[in-house]
Amino acid sequence: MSDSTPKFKREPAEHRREALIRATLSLIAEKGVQAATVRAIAARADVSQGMIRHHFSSKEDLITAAYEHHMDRLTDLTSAFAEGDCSAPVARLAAFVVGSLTPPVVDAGSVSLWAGFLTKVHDDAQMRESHKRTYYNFRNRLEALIAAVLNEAGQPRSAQELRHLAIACNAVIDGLWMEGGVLPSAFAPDELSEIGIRSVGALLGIDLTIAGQQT
Amino acid sequence: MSDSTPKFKREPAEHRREALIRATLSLIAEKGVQAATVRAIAARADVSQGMIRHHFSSKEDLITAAYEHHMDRLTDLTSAFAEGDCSAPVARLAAFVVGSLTPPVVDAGSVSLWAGFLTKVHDDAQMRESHKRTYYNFRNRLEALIAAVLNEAGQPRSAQELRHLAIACNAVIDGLWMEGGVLPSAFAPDELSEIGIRSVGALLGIDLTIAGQQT
DNA sequence: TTCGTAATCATGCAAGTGTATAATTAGGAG
DNA sequence: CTCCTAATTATACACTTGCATGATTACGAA
Repeated sequence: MSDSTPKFKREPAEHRREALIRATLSLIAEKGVQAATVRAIAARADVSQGMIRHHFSSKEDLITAAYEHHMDRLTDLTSAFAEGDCSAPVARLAAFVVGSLTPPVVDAGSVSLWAGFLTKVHDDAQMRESHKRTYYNFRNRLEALIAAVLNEAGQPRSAQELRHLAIACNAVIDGLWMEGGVLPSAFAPDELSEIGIRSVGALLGIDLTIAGQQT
Repeated sequence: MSDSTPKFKREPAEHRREALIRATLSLIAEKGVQAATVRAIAARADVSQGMIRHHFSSKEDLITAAYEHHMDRLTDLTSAFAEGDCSAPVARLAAFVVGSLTPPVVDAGSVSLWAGFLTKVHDDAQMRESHKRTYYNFRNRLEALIAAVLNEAGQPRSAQELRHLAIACNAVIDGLWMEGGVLPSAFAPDELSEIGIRSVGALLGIDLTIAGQQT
């Protein structure tokens, strides 16, 4: 009586890791970090709970991996906006800003997810390192776009001034992104991206509104 | 043998509530949200764990109360800066910004605490209401300061433009505050407040650097 | 086909969680 | 001084947590 239906299937390690990460992210986005227990994650990934410890050194490790995956996806998503628009630097920067401030990047689940991770950054060194990496990754892309815009406008700045501008623009975008995700009802559609375009323009002393409207 | 030393002391309810809230906040600030267990809170407040359920309807209730207390303290703290400086509107706005971007407002524990609550805003209606209240409270104060500055400069704006400026300035401040709390090592001392002053100034089209330096 | 092994599962455990309950006791009212 | 009551404590309970262990089982190699 050789049973015909296998009780489970062997999958490549990478598939399993991805499935577990996806399950973790969807769980956190829906019900918050505290709902991401080993049992819940395993259940959602349709796998036994032992798989977590088998593919990750600990549950914390899985959480960290999920965080990196999420943040990388967000920055990739916004960068895609800027790169699809291959024209003028001004248009690319504008697209970057608009991309950061419209769905699917602006999303209640995303913000809640991000906030949940943020609490761990405080006491977990590995998580702090991860946050630092993704933060600089985003900010450096932004700084490159800013530098291109200012150079084109014939207004090059010193390294320190560029750094400050990048920090400031990043802060506006972050702040708008966050509030838009947490209190979507507090803002009209496109209001956030409009404010974002105007604000970044004001910070740089360059008008981005024309470039931003075509999105 | 009537024992001379009482085994506990009866305190007014309000004292106990405050003590529990203080214990909760210090605990979260030090070790993160997950460390704020009933037992840990009670131990830090030097009472038995039953006190939590006796003075609050649940642990969640205590956490919510602690959140409101914390956020109100933050806005009060920054407002105090602006009001201590009774001179020109520009100086008051500058003081407000600087106050928001220096310790003790900028603090790892504060941000971690705030982030922990943000996750609950997603699915808890009571918490969402609380967040909305504190957000508008802060933003409206900021908007009033902005309006005063622009009026004095002879550049009054429409209500909608004021609203947009307030949202934008609030976003920069929030973004800088957050990153400063999470990654204090990423910024030089006073760098955040300097960027804040310059950024808000750029957004309004008014120079605040002179007014900001005196803090 | 057979077999070895690594992937997967089922189960159990010790520690920690929030909450409920009943026994104490401080401190004011009579 | 004597009760009475509400504040406070001590203890226990039901449940969840992450992790460990050993038994299964799929599936490629020989």
